Amino acid sequence: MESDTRSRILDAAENLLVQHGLDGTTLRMITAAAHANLAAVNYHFGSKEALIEAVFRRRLTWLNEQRIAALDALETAAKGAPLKPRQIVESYFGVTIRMAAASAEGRTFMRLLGRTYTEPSEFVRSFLAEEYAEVIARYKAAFFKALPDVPQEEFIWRFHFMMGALSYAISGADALRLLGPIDDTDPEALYARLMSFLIGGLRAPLPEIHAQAVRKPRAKRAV
Amino acid sequence: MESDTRSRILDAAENLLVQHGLDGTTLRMITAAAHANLAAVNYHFGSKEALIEAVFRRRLTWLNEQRIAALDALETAAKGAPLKPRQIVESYFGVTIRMAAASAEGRTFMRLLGRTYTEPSEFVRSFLAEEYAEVIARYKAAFFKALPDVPQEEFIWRFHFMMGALSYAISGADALRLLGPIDDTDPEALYARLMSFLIGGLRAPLPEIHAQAVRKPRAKRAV
DNA sequence: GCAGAATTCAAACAATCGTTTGAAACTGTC
DNA sequence: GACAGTTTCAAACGATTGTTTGAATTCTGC
Repeated sequence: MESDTRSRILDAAENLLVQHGLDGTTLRMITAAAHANLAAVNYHFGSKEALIEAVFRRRLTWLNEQRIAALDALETAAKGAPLKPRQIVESYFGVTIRMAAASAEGRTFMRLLGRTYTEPSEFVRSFLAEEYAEVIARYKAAFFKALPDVPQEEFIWRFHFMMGALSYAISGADALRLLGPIDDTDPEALYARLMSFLIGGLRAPLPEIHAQAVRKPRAKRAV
Repeated sequence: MESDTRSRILDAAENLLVQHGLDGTTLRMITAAAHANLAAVNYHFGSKEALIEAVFRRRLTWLNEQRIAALDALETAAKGAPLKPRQIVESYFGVTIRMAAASAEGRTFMRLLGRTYTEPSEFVRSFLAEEYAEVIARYKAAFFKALPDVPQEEFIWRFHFMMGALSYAISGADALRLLGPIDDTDPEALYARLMSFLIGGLRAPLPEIHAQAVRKPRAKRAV
């Protein structure tokens, strides 16, 4: 059975990490918020880094399993035929937004995750790479099959841009206040907004780099 | 005259901050890389926070002046007529990418900046807000004039998404390795790729939230 | 209700952080 | 070349960090 202290620490850490960052959050802050003793972190997790890894793994493993399950369902229904790009985007980002929409904890975690993609810290990047390896391989394959005419390099960039937009969509309520007053309390609306932006970007005409190869049609659609 | 030590510290700090983050970079690392004494930072800047602020202000003030100048030029040429959305996007993000393209120092700074939008640290957000206030006001006004039919809230979100994509485009060479081997050495190609993605996203049909108000046309274009 | 394992606790650990100090070295001026 | 002002330097400051320790406490199976 999961120790009570252990999960209280995980919850407290999740909340504090998103507020103060990885280095800015101290073990004393975490254990105080969790009503636990300072030594409890090292007892239950071994080290601060291991705790942080546990915070991510607790939800990320499940999240990526959901993404793969969503893709499985689509591919089974398609019976070998290529999927529509829109379906793939919706399944990947839809699962993500849905997790953020489902609960306050999910939202906290997604904000944390959004910030962490650009985290310089080496140990974070290494276990993120491990955690994402399978999901990325599956989705890349599905996209390449769905869009055989789009150069793979181009698509990787676009997927990267999409993840950037997603990251800001979730984590960015703070940075967004720069732009003006905004309502970020409705996950359904956020999902609709983000999805239509992403599909628009994904379907945009290929940049001139590639268009040179197909000079005739003046604006070739990517999709 | 700018002290030699002072600018050596700024350069070293810029490089180290992008590698190790704000908290992960220590004054001892910075002064060692700058071949300066540890106390030099506090002598020339007053504190670590003031140094970080100086690192950002040195390039950010100039960058935002360029953005405003670019918008001024467009508006002068248009003689009171609304600009095309594409022109506005290109002038804002074009100036940004161009700075990254111009030099290795520019690229380093842009990666640092990209990471900092999601920085939790309070003092960073406060001087970023100050530094961006004028630029944001000008570009928001230009966009609202160019797209009177797009709800302002919707546009703010899209601008936010665009900044997310930009952030990843610049800072994300690291996270991008997750997705597969990529060539990020050609700023021209990056500019073309990003711009076509952004315009695609900006021009995407409005999400259903707004579309309900205009039920008849099944896919209303935002632009 | 007792032995043994698991957990909690207060206290201290060494290391590292940003900052301060006061003397030394350098700079340009008369 | 002596002086005042600026800059550099080695050394130390108190505070805070993650981690460890060993005893006290609680839980578990018999």
